[in-house]
Amino acid sequence: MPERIKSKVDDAVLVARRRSQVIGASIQLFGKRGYYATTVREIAERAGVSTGLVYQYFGDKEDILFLALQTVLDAYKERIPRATEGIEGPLMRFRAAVHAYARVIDANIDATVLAYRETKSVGRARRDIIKQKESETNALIEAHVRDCIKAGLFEKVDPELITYQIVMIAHAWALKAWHWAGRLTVEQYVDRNLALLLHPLLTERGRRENLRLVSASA
Amino acid sequence: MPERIKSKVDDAVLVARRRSQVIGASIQLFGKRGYYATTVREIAERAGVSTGLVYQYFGDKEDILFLALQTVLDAYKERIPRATEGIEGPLMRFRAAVHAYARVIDANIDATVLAYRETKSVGRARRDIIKQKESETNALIEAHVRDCIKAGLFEKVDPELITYQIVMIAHAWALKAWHWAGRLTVEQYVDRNLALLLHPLLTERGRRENLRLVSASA
Amino acid sequence: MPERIKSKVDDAVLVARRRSQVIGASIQLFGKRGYYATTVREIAERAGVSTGLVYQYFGDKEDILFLALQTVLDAYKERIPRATEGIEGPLMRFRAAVHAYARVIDANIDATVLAYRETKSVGRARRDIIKQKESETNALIEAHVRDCIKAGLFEKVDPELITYQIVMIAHAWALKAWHWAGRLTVEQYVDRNLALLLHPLLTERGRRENLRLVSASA
Amino acid sequence: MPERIKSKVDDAVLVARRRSQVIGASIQLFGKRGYYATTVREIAERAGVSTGLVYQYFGDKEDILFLALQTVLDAYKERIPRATEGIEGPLMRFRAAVHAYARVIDANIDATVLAYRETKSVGRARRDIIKQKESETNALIEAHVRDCIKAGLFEKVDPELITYQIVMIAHAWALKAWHWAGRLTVEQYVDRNLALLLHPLLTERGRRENLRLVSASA
DNA sequence: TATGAATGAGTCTTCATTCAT
DNA sequence: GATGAATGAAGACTCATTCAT
Repeated sequence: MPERIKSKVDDAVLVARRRSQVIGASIQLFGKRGYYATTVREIAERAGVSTGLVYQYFGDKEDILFLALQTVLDAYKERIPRATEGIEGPLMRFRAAVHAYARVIDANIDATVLAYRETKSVGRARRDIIKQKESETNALIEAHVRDCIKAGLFEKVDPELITYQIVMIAHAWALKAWHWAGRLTVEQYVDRNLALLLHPLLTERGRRENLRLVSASA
Repeated sequence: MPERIKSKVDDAVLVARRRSQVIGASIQLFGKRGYYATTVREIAERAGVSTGLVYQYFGDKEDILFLALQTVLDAYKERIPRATEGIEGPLMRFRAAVHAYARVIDANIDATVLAYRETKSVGRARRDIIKQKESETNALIEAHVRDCIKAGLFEKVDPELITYQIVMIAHAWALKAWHWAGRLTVEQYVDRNLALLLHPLLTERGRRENLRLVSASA
Repeated sequence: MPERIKSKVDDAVLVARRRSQVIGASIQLFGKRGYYATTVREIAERAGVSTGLVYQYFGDKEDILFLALQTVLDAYKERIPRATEGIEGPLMRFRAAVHAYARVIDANIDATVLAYRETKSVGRARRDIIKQKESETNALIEAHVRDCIKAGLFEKVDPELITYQIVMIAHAWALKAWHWAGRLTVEQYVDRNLALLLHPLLTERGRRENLRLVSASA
Repeated sequence: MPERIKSKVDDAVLVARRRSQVIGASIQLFGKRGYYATTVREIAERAGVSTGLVYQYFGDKEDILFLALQTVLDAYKERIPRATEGIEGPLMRFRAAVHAYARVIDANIDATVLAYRETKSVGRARRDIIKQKESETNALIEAHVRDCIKAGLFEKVDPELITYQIVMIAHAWALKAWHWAGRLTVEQYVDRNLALLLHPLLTERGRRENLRLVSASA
């Protein structure tokens, strides 16, 4: 139950606009410098508002972080389903979801790093909400894994463990981007890792299907 | 070239003792609360010394973090080789190294999380030193991957990518330990992941060898 | 080029008011206790503002000292010309300038002592700016000396040396005021010193002119 | 009555040696950086002793300053009489005393500046002792002025005022040395100022005597 | 509603002083 | 007597938060 952040302003449209303004600025700054090294003044400046205004829409600095983290995770939850819409076949949908996930992360490296670094900076209760949101994103991937198993394309492995590996692979891209920078694109990175990952997972039917997809896309 | 931290005390033995005292306390606190949320006073208190003493052995607070991060990474670099000493066969040594790595991480979850969260909190030059140290640890694993390839046990895959996956799997244990807590032990976690990971890597000879090792240890 | 002190507030009027408030307090305290023995908290208290406010208008404590010293010297530079306005005759103007100078110093003994004691407490570059300002004040006196020489009232002596003696005499009043306290007023002190000083300087015409002025004022 | 500084060591010879060691270092450092900007550690280092030792011979940091100031003033009191020993004639002795005074100051510019800047840094009671010592030094000069008056070489002027001017002239050399640096030597500076100063003071007999002395030394 | 000046609690850091060896 | 490591009180400075306009 995403606990409500108190605002001193009533107009819901205005609240939404102002908050997204401030959160947008904060994601950039928190991601780049970290939560503590970023001042509310800086956030306000980048958002193009006054310091005082921030406190009309957020209770305190932690509220900003909390909503920023939620915003980041919500973006994942929203974009992955969109990427698989209208795609035929469970394996193809699985591949599309993973690629979408990695692409979202690549487009929001600051935000992803932020989620990693600063989740601990919010209080216990809120941290649990964040973790909950994270699990929901994972569930989006996990559903595709389960579908592939049901369709007899994947062996009967633990879907959670597989999902977990995928998530880690994607996050690793953000966390250690400096490591691969210039050597690999996201798509290449995902493809190679997917190849390794799928190898033991695919059933005979899955293997044929996968081959068809990969060669078709090549 | 690990840049030297200035100490106002000369006695090398004392410096080593005091620093490790303070660093020990700081790893716990930085790991649990983060760098900024931890005060020097708290570090001193937990280390059982006065605030002033800290500044006899460290130039400033960032020095503590820098040395703490180095200490964490040095621990990895030292314990992995020790775990593979006297072990026969490249595949066995590879498995031992991975398990050792995961075990060290499991024993120092705070420290690992610290390395993830706070590397950005040190200045650019020092951050590079830290990253360098990290690469050196990775190289320890990578060497075993190469040995397995040379021995014809692994297919001719990119050793760096494999190493990278192993590192991420191990780190994931620390970063998302709360996810698995109570459901899996480290050893189980590593074994399962290793099984998935090795599947596409092993040559026919490697597969037989691996089977022998796994059934022997069971 | 009087290097600008950064303020976090833009409103120029407010900046001027707040700064003069703080500088006024600082001149008193720095003059009485010295720069290091005065805390920023004390300055804020005496200025009737919060500690934090001080840092909205000054970069650091040294900035306060620097502006305080400049304020003191600017006061001299401004009041001496005002004291000689509308006065006839170079000798009369010279005497008026010296008296004005001494009176300003007498009215700001704390500030003068401050300038003596604490000029060394600001960094090299700023110290040079202060010295420059000091020279400008001296130049105001020196101009009158030159005028008297040109008018044939003073012998052709080194104007700089004479100015220097006057400055020293005036400063001596501030530095060693305790020595004369109760025995001499500033005016008496200046008159006596001027009598001694002028004796060898005056030409025959100057001597007659001086006599006329002194007896007129008596 | 020069209040005694407590020492934890009894051996008088040792106390004298250690104290002069520390005071020597402190005069240099206090003179260059000021009292507050100099740490006890630095003094000890320059004196070639340990920090702890300082507190065996001085009660606290202010004691060091107090003794340092006394040492400076004692040096004046001791060297001026020595410079006039065996010199014939009151005017010659007067001139010798003034030159000696200026030379001592020139040789100890740091110390003189120290006396000016930091006298306020000692407590009230001790400040009075310092001022007393200063007056005693002045008295040495004043005696020569009185002798010259008695001998009919000086007009019957206020000896205190004259002495005061001399003292200021000499101190000005130290305080504003940067102003004259490279343009005048001490001796030139004193001679010129003395010429101006003596002009109104000398009686007819004094004038002849002075001429004789100046031309003889030329 | 929006502003941004003002506040003051809390942090890092220094350094005089002590004291066990 | 001498040392220098250890202490902790105190100061400069920052920044989240408030509030009058």
